[in-house]
Amino acid sequence: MQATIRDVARVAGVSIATVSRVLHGHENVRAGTRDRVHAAIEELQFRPNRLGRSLAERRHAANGIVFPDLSGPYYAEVVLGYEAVAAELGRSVLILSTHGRKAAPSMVEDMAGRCDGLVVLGRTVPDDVVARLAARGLPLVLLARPAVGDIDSVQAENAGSAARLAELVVGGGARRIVFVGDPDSSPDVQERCASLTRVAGQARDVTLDVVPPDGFGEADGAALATSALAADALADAYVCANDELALGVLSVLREHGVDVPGRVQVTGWDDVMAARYAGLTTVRQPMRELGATAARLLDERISGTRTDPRHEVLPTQLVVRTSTSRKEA
Amino acid sequence: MQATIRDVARVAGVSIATVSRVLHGHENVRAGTRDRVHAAIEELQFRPNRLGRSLAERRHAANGIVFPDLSGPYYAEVVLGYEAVAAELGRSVLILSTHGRKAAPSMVEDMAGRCDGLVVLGRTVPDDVVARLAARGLPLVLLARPAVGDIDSVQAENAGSAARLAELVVGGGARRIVFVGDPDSSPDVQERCASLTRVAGQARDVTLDVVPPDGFGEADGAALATSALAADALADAYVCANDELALGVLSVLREHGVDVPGRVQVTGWDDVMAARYAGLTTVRQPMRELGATAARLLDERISGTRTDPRHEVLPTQLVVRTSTSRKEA
DNA sequence: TTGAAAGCGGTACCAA
DNA sequence: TTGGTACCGCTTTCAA
Repeated sequence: MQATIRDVARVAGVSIATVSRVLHGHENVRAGTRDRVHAAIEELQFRPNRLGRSLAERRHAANGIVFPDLSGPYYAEVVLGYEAVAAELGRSVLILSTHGRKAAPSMVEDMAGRCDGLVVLGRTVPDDVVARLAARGLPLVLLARPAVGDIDSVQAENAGSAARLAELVVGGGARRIVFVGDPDSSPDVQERCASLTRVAGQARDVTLDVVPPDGFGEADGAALATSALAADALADAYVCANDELALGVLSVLREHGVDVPGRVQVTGWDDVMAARYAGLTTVRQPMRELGATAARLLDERISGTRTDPRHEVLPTQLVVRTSTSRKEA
Repeated sequence: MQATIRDVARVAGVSIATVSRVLHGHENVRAGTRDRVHAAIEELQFRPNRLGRSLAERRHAANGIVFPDLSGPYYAEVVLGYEAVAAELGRSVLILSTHGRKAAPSMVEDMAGRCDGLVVLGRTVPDDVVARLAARGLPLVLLARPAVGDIDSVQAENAGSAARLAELVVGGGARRIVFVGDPDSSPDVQERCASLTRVAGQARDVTLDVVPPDGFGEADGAALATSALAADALADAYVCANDELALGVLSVLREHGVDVPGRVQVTGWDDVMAARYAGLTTVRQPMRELGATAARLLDERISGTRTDPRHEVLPTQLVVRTSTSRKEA
């Protein structure tokens, strides 16, 4: 069995209070006593039990991050940035993926009970759950989710890049544009769609249809393109909510010999690795930095370094490749 | 402040023992009493404190997974498979990325103190650390790391696919082969390299050089290809330790107008999404399933359902695309 | 400089 | 069917 602080105390011939002091490098311990304690710790291979410590200290030295899902490069990069900073700050990281489960709120509450603070992504849990956690005094950071009250938030810029994307395809000659994505799926998608709608509405002769795919993967984009082809109802441009969808669309069009970008233009969002190889025009967002920033904001709240709310918006960048036409001068 | 079990007991006019019984749906509680307790719980918004509970139960209902690093699609998929199963089993998930830090052993030990069991990937921590954890009685599963004693392990098949890869490029006409990867970086890479060496050694007139890149990313593969080009010392085939390296090599070769696969063949490993768009021949390994399997094995150990060691080897699959020549009949 | 002891928030055994 | 209480392993205050 694992040795406890009492075992150490007994072996060293001191009280557990003294052992605790030595453990924390407290001043007022005579050198000789300290040495005896250290020897006992060494001998027993003692490591303080985290539960006992956390219970007494009333802190976990851990924080969590809640995802809607973990598939795809986007989330992977976000965790990466998050974990790196959290580890640097000496905090353990818990992850939870809700998958739209009904039990999500309860899973999040359970996780909250293991952490000193939480990062919540997009539409993982209803607002009232977030509000309840916040009310309980738990430090929170919303990631890729619009600010709620004075809870910290981090998001990537959406509207501006979406607008530039719209101008790009319209400039490339597109009249009938389809937005491939479900605005209800996430605040990010909603913002992109809204911005697109706005720009399209201002342009002459341009129509925009919003077509929600079944999911967010390549297969879903491919299915959508396949049925458009079958119905002989190809749009001039497919502006997709993420790169996977766009890659699916692109693959099907190319397989069927459709001229891209001559006849149809395609764009994605995220700039995942495959986008570069597929020549996909897209919007790069600083995924790793999103996670890292969230981790930092959260830490400031947990440590109490900062009390005023912060709402960070990280810049995104249009990456033009061969799946869209450049307007010629 | 958060209500405790004692608050509930007071409000319901019962003892904390009774509250605990109600909490666990114990039989021997009169219906009326149970209702009063439930009412109190509701009124106080009581949720049992995880620390108190874990301390008393001497279990965490959580388990961890240790990565060398979290970048790239491989690890992302592994966590995904792991988290999904763990969540299904009602356990929280802690992740830790060691990044080759010197403090890794201590970070892992800290994590071990928060979990009922741990999955350890590849070469994240030295064998003696693993041995110590195992000796302490902590359930462990080694992932992509050769079996150590009777600790459970999960890995993907390496040698067979590596051999088929070697035969493929040799069949395609390659004589001078370069393995791009550092065998010391991970057991997986080591196995692949060893198998390749064996096959190459058996073929007539075939030489194999092992060239360790600086890292594991596209940039590292690109750098390697660039210097080979500059030295006018292109091999006939670059068999790379992972897809990112291969994609880097491939990009540089294509940019410089080198005929692939005519003059040079290139292969990767993992079959990440970008590989398909780049036409990269590679080996697909069931990344998600690796994580899922590890989670299941670990759970069996934690719950004590199984006590005999298991060593799973999941099958891999050669995926031939256009970066290698097919031997013509 | 050191120790005794009261928590931290639960679980579960033993009596009543 | 219920309550009292001894832990679980540590931190920290108060006295000595």
